[in-house]
Amino acid sequence: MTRTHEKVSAPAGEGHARHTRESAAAGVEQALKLLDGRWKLVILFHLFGGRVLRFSDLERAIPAVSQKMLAQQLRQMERDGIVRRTVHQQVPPKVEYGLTAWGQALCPALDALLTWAALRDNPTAAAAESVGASPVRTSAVADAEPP
Amino acid sequence: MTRTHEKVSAPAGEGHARHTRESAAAGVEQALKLLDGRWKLVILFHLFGGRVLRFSDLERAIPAVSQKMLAQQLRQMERDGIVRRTVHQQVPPKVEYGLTAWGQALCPALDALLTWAALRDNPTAAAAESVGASPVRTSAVADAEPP
DNA sequence: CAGCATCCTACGGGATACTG
DNA sequence: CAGTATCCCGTAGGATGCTG
Repeated sequence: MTRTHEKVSAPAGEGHARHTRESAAAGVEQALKLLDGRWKLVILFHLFGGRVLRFSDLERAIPAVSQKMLAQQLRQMERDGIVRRTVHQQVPPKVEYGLTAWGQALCPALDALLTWAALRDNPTAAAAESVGASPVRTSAVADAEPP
Repeated sequence: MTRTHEKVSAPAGEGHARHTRESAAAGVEQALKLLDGRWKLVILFHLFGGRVLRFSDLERAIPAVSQKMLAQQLRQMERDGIVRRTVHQQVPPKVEYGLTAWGQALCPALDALLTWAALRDNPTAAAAESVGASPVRTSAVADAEPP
């Protein structure tokens, strides 16, 4: 990823199930490209669970990010259909960000990655390998900080 | 990702289950960093399924990659414990690459990403959301090109 | 408040050439 | 065969400043 490169030119003929090694790699690359960006994941995890935050909330939640970057990455995710942007026509301006259903659906996939990472030292391999064996709770994030 | 940056400084105190929004994001970032690199995924998918290939095999399988890049990315994945490198002491040199168990374990996770990507237009949402509901076959790649 | 616009830099990675 | 070494460029993304 990293590069805009592409050139992958996927066959784009399959429904979704059958992949050659190349098309599978290309597919995953495509998917990862949507998540590429220094802040996308942090934003994502702050929005998981149906949370809706204003721009300034996100700024506060992620102090290290610059306005430019925050805006940019939010815009990209909006274009990609991951984030829903709601503008409340009023002064002072108020813009809220939340996840689309598809965006929410990312959670289990990221969960799988987390699980995989945890597997490195944790040789619960055999059992844990079937990612969604135990009910995938679409959470991955413990609800710390109760309101 | 993209950048070497880091600065995430994960708490590194949890077993593997409980995450704050930040630590979860950091965890996924860590995981994705291991996959970052223009050729890692293609290599990975060529090695999935217990396949063992020589350097030249990979060169042939991935014509677009340069020797430098192929070597570099293989080295990185080796350092990360994803790929196993076997040197056969002989002339001419012969080096084989295969996945470690942990490397293999990446398959379901990538599968989850593929599934998610497929979900974009395919609103089989409700059912498909539980990633591993149907038996995860640790394949993701249809065995095309029979020997 | 929620942003664009601009400038600048560091790093990923391509091309090419050389070796044990 | 299986790499290393060198050079060079494009782009992500940080800093900073201006607006509806």
